[in-house]
Amino acid sequence: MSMAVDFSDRTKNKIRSLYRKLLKKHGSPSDSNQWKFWCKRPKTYYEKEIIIIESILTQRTNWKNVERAVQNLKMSKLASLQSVLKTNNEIIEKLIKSCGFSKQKAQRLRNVAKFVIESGGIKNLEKMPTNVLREKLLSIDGIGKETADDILLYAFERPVFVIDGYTKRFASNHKLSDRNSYDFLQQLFEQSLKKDYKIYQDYHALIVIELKGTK
DNA sequence: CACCAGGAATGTA
DNA sequence: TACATTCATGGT
Repeated sequence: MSMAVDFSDRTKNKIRSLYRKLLKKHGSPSDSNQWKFWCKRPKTYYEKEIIIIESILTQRTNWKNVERAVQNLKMSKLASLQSVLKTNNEIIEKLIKSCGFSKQKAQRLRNVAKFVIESGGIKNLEKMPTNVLREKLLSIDGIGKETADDILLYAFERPVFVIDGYTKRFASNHKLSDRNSYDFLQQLFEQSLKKDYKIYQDYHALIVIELKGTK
């Protein structure tokens, strides 16, 4: 378990203020092409499965490549966890080749699919407490903190703040913290904001939108 | 902490 | 055309 950390009110206010600024500048991510699907609400089970698939495919990869792969899966009627599980890895590998690491990612898709289906589907997993579900996701080969939290936040709609390279840069740009470890930054954002998954979804998307194309 | 797992788009000369 | 860099990372 992570240690409780107390952050200054000044820092917390800054984080809330930055959120309002980004929202004003870019508008709601639900209206952006890139994020309207992940930030959409409500979502069907089918859409949640797609998000889980995309969260694996997008690892270390450009989003355009992910879209292509998902299109291929859809055209082959294989864009579901059931389909992934009952289809040969080589077939999946070809369809997702645009994302790179296709051999690894095909296996990773299979690992998550196996987990979800053996757990009784998303419907059943939704009854699970967030911390328990997070631990289970992290125990799957090919799912680290960022991917686990992507799945928790965008597919399961749990208030878990996702930390990625953009968020680390964002924190560093605005001098929000002297540390930039995953756990520390996650605590920082979560303790500064209302525990609301919708805010976490939008904030993370806005950070990516704000910093995309910069360095 | 360093290294490796690729494919595709974009930038540079 | 050739080569470098970057991209919604995770495992060893």
